[in-house]
Amino acid sequence: MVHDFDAIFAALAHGDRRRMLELLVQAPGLSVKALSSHFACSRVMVLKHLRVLAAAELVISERAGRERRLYFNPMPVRLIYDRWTDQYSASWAAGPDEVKKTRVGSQSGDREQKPARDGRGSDGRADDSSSSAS
Amino acid sequence: MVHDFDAIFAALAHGDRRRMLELLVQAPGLSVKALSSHFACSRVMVLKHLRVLAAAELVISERAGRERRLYFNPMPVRLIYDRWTDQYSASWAAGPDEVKKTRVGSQSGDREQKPARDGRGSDGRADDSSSSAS
DNA sequence: ACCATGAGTAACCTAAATGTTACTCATTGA
DNA sequence: TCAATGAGTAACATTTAGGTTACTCATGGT
Repeated sequence: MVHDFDAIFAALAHGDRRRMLELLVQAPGLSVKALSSHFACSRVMVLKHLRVLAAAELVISERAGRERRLYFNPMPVRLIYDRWTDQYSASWAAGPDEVKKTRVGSQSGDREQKPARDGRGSDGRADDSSSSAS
Repeated sequence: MVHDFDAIFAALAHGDRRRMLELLVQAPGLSVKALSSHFACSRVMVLKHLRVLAAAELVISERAGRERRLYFNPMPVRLIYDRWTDQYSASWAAGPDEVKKTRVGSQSGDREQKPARDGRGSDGRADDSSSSAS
């Protein structure tokens, strides 16, 4: 079983699809109809989202009569998790400023978390989304 | 600092953007030009990607003369990592079949990882991407 | 046997994302 | 001082994603 990171990350990029995974963790074996009842979009759109999730192997299903039972497959998420453990655990052990290894003289009040302002003083770029999602 | 999961996952959905983050882990402080040299797309497209990454707070930058120095900010990734640790570590402790808690009599040879075939026998849906990416 | 139901696809439309070229401005180096 | 360089934006075009309605087919229940 080989996982496609492009497919996995693309599948996770939409809030409704992440929500679907959460629902399938809470209630394994949901039908398409039962899953659709949690979303405002059409049943056909839920089917489209499921197709994206299935392509990433995040959801597997089995037919039970006219219904299809849906299950969350954690393996792709685990794959990313393991990779992130390898890649980033060193920087996570350090503090946030560690990201700027060569930075000298960081001053209080610096807006380091925002993209650098350009010389023109224009500041209205890379909008600062502050609401937490999923 | 509040992170937006929609923005973070959307930023990670494109292979080039994930590649940019990897490059910035390997070489903190890269300029836009240096970063652009690793990609086939135009410098302006790299700037657009950086704008998406900055909006998700995955990249922070500081001006150094006419150049902009770019740094990877691991906090948003850590946020997802921590959430996944909470949400999925129980199912990861179990085996893959644990995802089908109510499933009985799983037969060898079953294509369980594929989306269920419909009654028509059509099998050409939810294409089976087998190449590993990122 | 027949109606209801669950599921899947086709066709269509809109919005968002991806990508390019041309131009402008600030900084650096000679 | 001036040319070269790094960076950012505007405008445009194409592709992809998100979403709906209508229709079809298999299965379940009466």
